[in-house]
Amino acid sequence: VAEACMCCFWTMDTAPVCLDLMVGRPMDHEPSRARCTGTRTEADVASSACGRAPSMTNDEAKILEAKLAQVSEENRKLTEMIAYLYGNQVSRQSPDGEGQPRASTAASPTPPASKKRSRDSTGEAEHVDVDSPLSNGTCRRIKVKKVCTRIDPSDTSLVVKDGYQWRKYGQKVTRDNPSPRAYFRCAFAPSCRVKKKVQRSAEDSSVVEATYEGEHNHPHPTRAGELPSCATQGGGSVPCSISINSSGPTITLDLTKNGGGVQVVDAGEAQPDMKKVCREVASPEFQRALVEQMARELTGDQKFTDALAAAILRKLPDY
DNA sequence: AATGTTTGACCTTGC
DNA sequence: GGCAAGGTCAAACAT
Repeated sequence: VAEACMCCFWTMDTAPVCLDLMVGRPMDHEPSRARCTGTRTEADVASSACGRAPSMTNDEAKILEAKLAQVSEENRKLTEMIAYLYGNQVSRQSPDGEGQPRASTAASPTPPASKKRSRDSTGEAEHVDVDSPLSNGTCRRIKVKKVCTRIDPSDTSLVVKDGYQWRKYGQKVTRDNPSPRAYFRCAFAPSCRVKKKVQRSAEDSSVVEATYEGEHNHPHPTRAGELPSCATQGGGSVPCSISINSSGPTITLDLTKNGGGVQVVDAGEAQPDMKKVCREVASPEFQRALVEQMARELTGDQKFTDALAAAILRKLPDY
């Protein structure tokens, strides 16, 4: 089973990768055997084993079954560990304000009624389409996010500022919209395969729709480079930011930051007591307590420490 | 010279 | 196979 499939796992650039971990079997067994069909089941493996040993006794079959169960369990644990690591990476590296838990990983291929929320006083609106799997049911999956931004109608540049560096590689006039659609690639990292399409809304020319395909495999350029004032001043800083909206303050833990820091993004519309909360939250005492609490939570999670140890070991040369 | 943009041609995909 | 539309390439051009 282990030899068959630790596959159907996604790399950062969304291409499927076959991870043949070869758990529970000697390295020199049938190296040329076909692998990674994507649909291979335990029954397939069992039947192929039967094919090789037609005269198998009941005892042998039971032993094989027990081994199968054991290896299945090992596979399950490994899969969980990889998924856990991958999930953390994805949530840290999502573009521009992502990182919240996904609402659903089994979204319909046809975009459902997207969420729409007011973002700030500029009239910006955001549509989020979560996980658009391919219709063929293969293991390839590309995250698609749509962002609508209100801009000056006289501005024809089709530039949506999101903090990332983009390189334009094409422009096309589409059938259903008189305004051209611009195609951008992420220019920050050559290996980053995120793409962005920008086009004015057909209904409202003052609105541009930016569609992001894929996820960045690098930190946010502005966030990675920034050193918040409280971090540079030597105070006990926390890798998180606080944003406030009508529904209350949101504390975002950003593990991609070097040092990080607490920033009150917008307290203009906050209630007076909310401002007080913000001051308390931004205080060194609170930050220290927050760090300690986070450390306790993380180190107390056996899954996390196991995954972290495995990740560190993988980074060691010649491991 | 290096880097980014423009734009016509070409490729891919679905019908 | 033909067609249409979207997506990408790459030479020319601009900065």
